[in-house]
Amino acid sequence: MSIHPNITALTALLTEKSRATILAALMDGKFHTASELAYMASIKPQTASFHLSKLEENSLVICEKHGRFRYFRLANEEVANTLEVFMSISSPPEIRSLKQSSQLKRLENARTCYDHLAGRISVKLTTIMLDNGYIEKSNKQFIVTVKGEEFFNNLGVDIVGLSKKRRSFSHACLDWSERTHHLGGALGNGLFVRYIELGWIEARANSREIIITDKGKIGFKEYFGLEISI
Amino acid sequence: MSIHPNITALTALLTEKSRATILAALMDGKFHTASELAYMASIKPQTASFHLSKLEENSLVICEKHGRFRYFRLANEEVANTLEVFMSISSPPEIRSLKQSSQLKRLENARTCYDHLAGRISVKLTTIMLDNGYIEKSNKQFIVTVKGEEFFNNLGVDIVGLSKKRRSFSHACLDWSERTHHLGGALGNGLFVRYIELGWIEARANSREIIITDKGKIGFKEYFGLEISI
DNA sequence: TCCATATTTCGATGAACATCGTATTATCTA
DNA sequence: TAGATAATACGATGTTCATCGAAATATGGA
Repeated sequence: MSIHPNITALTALLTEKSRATILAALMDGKFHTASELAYMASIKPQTASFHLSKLEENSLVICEKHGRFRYFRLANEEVANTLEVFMSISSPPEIRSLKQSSQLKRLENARTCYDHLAGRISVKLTTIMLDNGYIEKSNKQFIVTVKGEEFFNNLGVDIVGLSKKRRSFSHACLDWSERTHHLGGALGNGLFVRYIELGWIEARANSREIIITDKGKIGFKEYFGLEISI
Repeated sequence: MSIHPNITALTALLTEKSRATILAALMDGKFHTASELAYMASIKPQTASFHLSKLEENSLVICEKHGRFRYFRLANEEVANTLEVFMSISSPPEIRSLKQSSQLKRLENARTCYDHLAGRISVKLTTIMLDNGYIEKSNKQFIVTVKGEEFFNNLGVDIVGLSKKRRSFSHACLDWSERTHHLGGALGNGLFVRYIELGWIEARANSREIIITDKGKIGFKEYFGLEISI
């Protein structure tokens, strides 16, 4: 058993500082233009273009052309998950400032993972949904039970609509700060979008950090029975 | 959240083909001489020496000197676990030959992870031990219950002796083919050694593959209630 | 003491590759 | 149609780094 060529190809791409910065920027799951990414990585547009074409060749990102602009995004959830692994493999903390430390704590608590919720709260919510019998774990997927259908509809999440999407409906996504699974896939995204609609959570502009609003504290308590202390 | 410098340092080390080969060779948890590793990686001793000193600097391997020889080993279980991640991140299968395919299956079924058992059988055994109340999961550790103490003693594993070792007693080790935890640490190793003593499993010379003997099939059935089909 | 073996040190070489300047293509706007 | 902006293409440059030859160091055995 050796390290798979595909993986070394991936790590080679990741090891380069500029590319790592670009990929980290794309971890929000949104589209970004080439220039924007060049600016973020502090390199000239040509260089960014060079890197982006490499990333595209290796199916790490996809590109959509709109007029003069090229919008880049992570290719899929699988890529985001893999990057999440690399970003969070446990390593000596090496916290410099208090600010950094508290930001890390907030990220561990609640953050986005591609297009759904991750971190402690996401793992807790997933556990609650399992315990209450709304979902069941089957291999690497979660299955929505009859009881669950009622719960999600009550919450305002359109299960039927979501299940029609081509992407995996509700796969178990490994959470790297918590080292267990949380809910990903279309259902994970559906819930995430709904939490925002309900004003339970708020996303920060240039960060993967998620803030739980006062409204959210009440909502999560009412619907999930989850007490949020901080 | 960006990719941690420590991680890029690690991936940089891993990306290089010769070093990856050396590390893969060391995944058996045993000591190997510098020349031996040079030969395995098809490079001259000087080059291997160069790589090994880099790996040592980065605390991935440790070195013990005996006479003219320098014996290298992975620094610790943590390193082995991290490597295990890289080796098994799911990637397009790309199986070339039947031989390769069946070897992969055997590895998924039973292999060593550093110095304990991993793969499907290890996960199954861990689940059984949990279900029977021999161990309990607490965070990233497994705790041996009173019932468990009796079970392990009955099996011939010296719990008291093992718990005196300085290494972590029984941590939950992420299994990358199964995507769940199995039992690692001193207890994981203790069981592994005991299975070999009992003749239940056999390790192959230059592979991480583990073979379950006929004696083992009977033993695992008797003590764990585990049916091994193949 | 002398030679063989294991390993490291040093220096040279060559290949891989990120970066950017210049130029080109594509698209939008006035 | 002309100028501005977004992005890519190409070529030159410089740096990093794996590799190996040559030589040095350390140890074991005869």
